[in-house]
Amino acid sequence: MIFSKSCVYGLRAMIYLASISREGYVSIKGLSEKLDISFHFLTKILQELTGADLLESMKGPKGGVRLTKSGRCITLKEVVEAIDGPAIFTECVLGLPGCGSEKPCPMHDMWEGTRDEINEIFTTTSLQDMSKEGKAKDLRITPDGKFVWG
Amino acid sequence: MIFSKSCVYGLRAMIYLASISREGYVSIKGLSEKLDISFHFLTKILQELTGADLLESMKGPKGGVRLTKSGRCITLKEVVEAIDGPAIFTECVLGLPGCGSEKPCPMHDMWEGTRDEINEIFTTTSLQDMSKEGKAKDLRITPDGKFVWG
DNA sequence: TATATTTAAGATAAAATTGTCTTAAAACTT
DNA sequence: AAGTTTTAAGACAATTTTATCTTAAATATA
Repeated sequence: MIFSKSCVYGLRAMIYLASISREGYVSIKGLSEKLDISFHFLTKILQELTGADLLESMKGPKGGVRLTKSGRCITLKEVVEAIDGPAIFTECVLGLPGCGSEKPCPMHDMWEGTRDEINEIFTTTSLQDMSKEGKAKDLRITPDGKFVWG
Repeated sequence: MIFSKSCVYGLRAMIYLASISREGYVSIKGLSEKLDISFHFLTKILQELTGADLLESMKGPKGGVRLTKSGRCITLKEVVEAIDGPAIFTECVLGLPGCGSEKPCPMHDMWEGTRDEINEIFTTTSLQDMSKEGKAKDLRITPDGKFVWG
């Protein structure tokens, strides 16, 4: 798995949030049911995203979470970095500490181009891009179901 | 981390093995010391690679492991697949079961190209390519040290 | 044949990740 | 103000990954 499960759950939730109106808050309970993710686990993940200032939250009835910015302005990279950290965009395959152009490992050059491409694509793709994609093609964002919104 | 620690250890060991003569067996003890990997843990990983027919092993004095084929003929993909499985070369980012062109997720199209490129590069790069790279540039394969061989 | 060496295999332990549960704090509703 | 709803936070448990330890089996060597 390229990303941790937490990260995947976070991405699914964020893409969903980008697919609906940003007016008002969305309850995590409802989110967890729609996306079929454990409520408490999802809560923790979304707390990380709140801490990273990608979500804002509100307690109490009518409370929940919502994107801080338009989904158009939030990149996939921001979400991944907030949960899994920047390693996937920066590190070499052999995981040697400080591997870089100054002190490369044998696989450095071979991997560099692909890694840069991953970085590029996650930097230039927004949550809105993904939600539009899902909506337009009616793709699924849940294990069994379809892409869900509204 | 794009690959598991086991997989990274396996890659380091295989690249090292490809960098030395295939005459005779290399003891896992020696390998573990050179590469700075726990002996027992490395043993288990190499057993997987033996099971996958990428290594052959011999017990007793003068025993150890060696590549079954020339490092020129073993691809990085074979090593990764033997340890981490094929997911990285086939699966989509959102980890939805059975995601593919028939039943895609919103991130499917966006990721497909990069995933194919990863598959391509790991399929066409051999252990020998990496060992040559390391030898030629005197690159490191151990956390602190240099590329080690002989 | 006896002994030493080395991988194989499986039990056990430690650490990290994933998942659950409980309580507290905040905000809305009446 | 009281009660309800919801996120926040942290304790706890289960699972997976990583790492260690012990014993068995195979092989070479003397």
